[in-house]
Amino acid sequence: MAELTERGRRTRQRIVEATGRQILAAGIGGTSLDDVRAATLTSKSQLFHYFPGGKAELVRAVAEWEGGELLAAQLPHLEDLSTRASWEAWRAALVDYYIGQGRWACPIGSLANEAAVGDPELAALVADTFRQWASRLAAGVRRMQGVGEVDAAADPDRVAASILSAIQGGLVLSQPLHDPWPLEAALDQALHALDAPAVRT
Amino acid sequence: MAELTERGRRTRQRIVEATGRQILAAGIGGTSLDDVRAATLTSKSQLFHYFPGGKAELVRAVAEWEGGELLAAQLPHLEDLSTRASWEAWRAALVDYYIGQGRWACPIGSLANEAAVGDPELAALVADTFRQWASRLAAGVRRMQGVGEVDAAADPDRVAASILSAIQGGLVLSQPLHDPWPLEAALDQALHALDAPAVRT
DNA sequence: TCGTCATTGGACTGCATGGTCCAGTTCCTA
DNA sequence: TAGGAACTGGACCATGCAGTCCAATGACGA
Repeated sequence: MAELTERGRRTRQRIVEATGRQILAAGIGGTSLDDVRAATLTSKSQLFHYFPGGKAELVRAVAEWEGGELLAAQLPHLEDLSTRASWEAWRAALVDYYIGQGRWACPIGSLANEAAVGDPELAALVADTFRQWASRLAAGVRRMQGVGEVDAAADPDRVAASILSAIQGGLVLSQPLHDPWPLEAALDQALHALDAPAVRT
Repeated sequence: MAELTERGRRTRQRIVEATGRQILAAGIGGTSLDDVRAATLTSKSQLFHYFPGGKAELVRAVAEWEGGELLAAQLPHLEDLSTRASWEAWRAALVDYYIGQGRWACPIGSLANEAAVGDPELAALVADTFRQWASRLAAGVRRMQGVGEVDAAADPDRVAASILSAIQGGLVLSQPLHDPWPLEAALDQALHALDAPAVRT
């Protein structure tokens, strides 16, 4: 695709964002290039001009973009998470991203589900976003342990994975009901791991 | 489709099970009727003979069948869950169903994700399986509360939803890694809700 | 002003797929 | 044992979709 001018970059970005919206609403299979063409007022040739690899490359670009957006939506809290208040602020930002902004599904989680099989490159991108996300959460848990707020015996990586799972699983349940309560219940329960400075049984 | 003879029932069942396997491995979009035809050594006309509604009806039949199988795989523990040991046995059966038998994804969860949009009837079937499942878990939590094993102040429905979320979310993370640890970590963390007879903060 | 390269438009192709149709076979039953 | 209904085989059709091609247009530097 050689060089991109300013106009080119904007067109490309417009395609990526519209495709992301369509995928979130209808899945990869439910997103045809003609849909994208219509939504972006572009032409077939432009799609292949900016994404010579075709639909697969376009979807990968969407995965990268959405991954960045997802993590960005959790800032600045995601980089802090050193106090219970910071965790609560993070939680609020996350729920707003999913529910408040009407997504009702995780752009990355749905990609993980639909395309983990069939496109290893895409799976790697998705896995990488999960990895970055989990490492931030684990770092937050360690900060909580550092100040004695959380049991030092807890494994931060396991706690981070369980919180991430609560988010993804909560969305699976919330989506068909179109009700945020399963997501919030799962998230709250998972965050209780931060409320146990002492050990048990 | 009028009456079904024994042979007819078996052919129909063979189609449902093969379709289920294919959907689990490749998703609905990745499952063509020709795939099913080849895998079952049947013909196009048989598919439409047993499922006049076409692919959509076939997928719905798969959802019903898989829902039943999923709950059945958790028996008899799912109907007990009155002791910590019973919960552990249930957990083991569940992990075996997903990992031990090589599924690496939830048949119902993946349907929920891919088709919740676009087929309200299918979404209703999926939601119903989740409802049945959650109600069994909640009943187990209540039994634990009844014998004083679990804090009576906990909301059994919220605990059940969080456990279900841990399963679904854990699978989302485990699937691309092809490693059961996120599922197990999420499940264990969620089950810790059963280990707190006393209240917190 | 000219040339070149990024950009855009849209017709066209080939193929996979869901779905239809009808003829042939098997099986139950009266 | 005959008739009808359930069952099976596979050719065929229509369509939607990813991907190709080429010509036209716009922008920017020399």
